[in-house]
Amino acid sequence: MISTRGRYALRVMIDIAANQGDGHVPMKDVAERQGLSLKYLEQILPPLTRHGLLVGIQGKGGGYRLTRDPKDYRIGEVLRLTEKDLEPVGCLKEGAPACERRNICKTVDFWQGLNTVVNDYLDNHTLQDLM
Amino acid sequence: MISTRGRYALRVMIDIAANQGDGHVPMKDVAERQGLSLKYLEQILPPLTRHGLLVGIQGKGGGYRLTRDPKDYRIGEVLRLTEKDLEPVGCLKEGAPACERRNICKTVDFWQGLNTVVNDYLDNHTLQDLM
DNA sequence: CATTTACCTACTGTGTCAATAGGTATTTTG
DNA sequence: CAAAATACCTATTGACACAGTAGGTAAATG
Repeated sequence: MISTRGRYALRVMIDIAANQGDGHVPMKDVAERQGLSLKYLEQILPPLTRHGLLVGIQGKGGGYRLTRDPKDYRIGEVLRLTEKDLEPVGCLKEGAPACERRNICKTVDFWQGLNTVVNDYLDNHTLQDLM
Repeated sequence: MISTRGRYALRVMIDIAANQGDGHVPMKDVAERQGLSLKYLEQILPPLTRHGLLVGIQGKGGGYRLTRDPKDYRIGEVLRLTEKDLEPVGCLKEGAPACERRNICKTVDFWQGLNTVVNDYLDNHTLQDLM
C-alpha cells in the first residue's frame, strides 16, 4: 500500500517541474494548486532535499527546484525516500531483526521475488512518464 | 505490505497440505506446529472455507482439508481473500468512492500498472511452489 | 526592518493490526 | 446419552502508523 506521503511527493515534484521555469516554486503555491495541506507537505519533503532530489531556497523569492531533468528521476527513488516501508514483508527490511524461522522459512524467497518485481516496475518509470 | 493474515494463511495451507494425508487436520495441531495463536488463526480462515479453498469438518475427528491439489492454488487467490487490501492505492479498490481528481489524475494508470504487475506475480506462483 | 519562505518539533484523532478472550454449534467417541 | 473435540462467532484490547494540525525558528530578500 502506497500512502499519501509518497503519492503527494510525486504530485509535488510534477507540479514543480511544470512551474519552475528558471526560478523557484514556493510550496505554498504548490499546496494551493494541488489542494493539499502546506504543513503536511512541509514534513514530507525534507528527505528529498536531504538526498539532493530537490533544492530549497529560503527567504523571499525562494522555493523549491528540481536538480535534474524529470526523465532522470526514477519513481522508485522518490518513493523509497518518502514511504516508510515499501517492502512487502518486514523481514526484508534493511536492519530488520533476524527472524528465527529464517532457516526453515519456505516463503522468504517468494517475498524477495515480489519485492524485486515491484522495485523493477518503480525504477523503470520516471517522473517524465507521469507528466 | 503483506500482513500476518495473508502470511499465516499461506503457512496454514502449506501445513495442511503436508499433514492431511487422507484425513483432516485440526487447526490446534497446525497452531502448535507453526507456533501461532489458535484463536487468531480461527478468525483468518473463514473466508477461505467460505470460498471453497478449504473444507472444515466440525466435531471430534474433524479439522480442515484442502479441496484441490497444491499446484492448483494460486497465491494471489489466497492473499486476496485474507488480506484487507492488496491494491497499491485506495482508489483502485472495488467499490471505492469516486475520486474527484480522476479526470485530471496523471498517476492512476501508473498505479494500475503496479497493481497488475503485483497480481501477475502472485497469480503465477502456486502453493506448490512454496513447498 | 518587514515579509516571505524553508525548516523543525510536538501533538491529536482515527483506524488497522495482531492478538486475546469467552463463548456457541456440531459431530464423534466411550 | 454424556463427554470431549472440533469448527465457528463476536467483542475487546494495546500498540502503532497514518494524515493531518499547530506553533514555532532560521534565513534571505525587498
